[in-house]
Amino acid sequence: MDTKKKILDVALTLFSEKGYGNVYVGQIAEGVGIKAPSLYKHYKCKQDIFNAILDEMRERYNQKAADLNLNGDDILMDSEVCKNASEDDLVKMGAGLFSFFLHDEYECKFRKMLTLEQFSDKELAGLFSNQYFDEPLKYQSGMLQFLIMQGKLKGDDADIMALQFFSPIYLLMTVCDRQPKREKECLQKLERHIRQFSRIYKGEDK
Amino acid sequence: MDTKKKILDVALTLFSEKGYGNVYVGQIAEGVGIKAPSLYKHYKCKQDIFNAILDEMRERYNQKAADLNLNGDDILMDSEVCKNASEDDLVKMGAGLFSFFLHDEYECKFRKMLTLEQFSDKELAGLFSNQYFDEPLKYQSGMLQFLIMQGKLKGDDADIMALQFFSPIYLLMTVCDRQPKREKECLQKLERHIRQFSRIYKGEDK
DNA sequence: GTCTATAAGAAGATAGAC
DNA sequence: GTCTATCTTCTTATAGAC
Repeated sequence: MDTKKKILDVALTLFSEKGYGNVYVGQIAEGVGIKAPSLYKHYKCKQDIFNAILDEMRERYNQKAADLNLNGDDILMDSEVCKNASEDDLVKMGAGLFSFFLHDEYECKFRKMLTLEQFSDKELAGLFSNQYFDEPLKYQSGMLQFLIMQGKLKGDDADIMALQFFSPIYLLMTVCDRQPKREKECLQKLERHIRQFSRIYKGEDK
Repeated sequence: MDTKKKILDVALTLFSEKGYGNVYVGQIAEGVGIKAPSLYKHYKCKQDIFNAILDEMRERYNQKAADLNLNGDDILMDSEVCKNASEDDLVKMGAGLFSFFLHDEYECKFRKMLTLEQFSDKELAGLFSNQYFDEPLKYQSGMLQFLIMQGKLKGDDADIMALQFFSPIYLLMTVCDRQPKREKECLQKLERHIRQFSRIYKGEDK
């Protein structure tokens, strides 16, 4: 097995749990199954391991972005889905996405690691905001804009609608990140949120 | 000046910037203006300083909660305010609260410190969720419930309405916490969010 | 590439003078 | 209560054998 890669895996796991400063090179080595000095044959220093994780992160992100742009109509695709979907389908979609981001090993660890390092320098702060604020909002705003143009939703400010759709989902996810036992409760709130959002912006104010 | 208290101040500042594990006793002492060993006349160990900060945090929180319960009709008071307030007044109130929590020295540092330590143990995770999820939602849900009963707002699920009102505000605050330069942009989004929320739940779907 | 041994230094904490 | 000196342990990182 690729030791160099495994070091990153173990390090990411530990960094996401304790934060960079509370993880020792020896712990990473132990997780990999080697001794600390062997680790320095793969990376020059501890900081290099962290940087390599960030590089991997960016690479995955660019890959995802490229995928989305290749089938550039993906936003439209999704919108068609939403357009033809019942409220139940929307809930299923939302819950599915929520569960994916909550449980996907990489998504989850990257998110926690960035959460712990977000104040340590400006680049990391920017990375965090990009991944968990600007990009999701941009994407969802585009979708909502399309649905509005199709006359499927009412509203004149898709950006704010996206903020109102996304923020509760994100907040519920952070609750689950720190208190996994509350997942069921959060999923229920997520469902109620999506149903209400869907009803409200269809103009069917109950 | 009270050295024991100043140690907590300096430590909180450092912990909120770097996280517990990345702050050294010597740095705290330096900030206070004494040498590290002197610090041990006030606190038994580094962890004790952290615990003392938490104790102070809880004390302040209980004090706030007690204040709210003493004039137990505070929720109702606030609701009266909202009830008679124009959309502009609501925006002003929201922006004021936002700015307070964003800039109040203690609120800001506590929030950042908890953000960095939320995964380090279950008690801190619970504390975080309480302060920045459950309690705000409980309070705002009560207010919204009252406004619904008064016929001022439409809706049948005050909890979810509170989630939809609060989440964007919280999320915008976290953006400012890590990227202070985005405050103006976030304040604008906050205003648009509150205006839209207000309009939507008044049933005046535009 | 992995190991043992070890250097070099940092960090938490204590002893004891003032 | 503050200081200097010091201890101990931990931590990163290197040297060099295998």
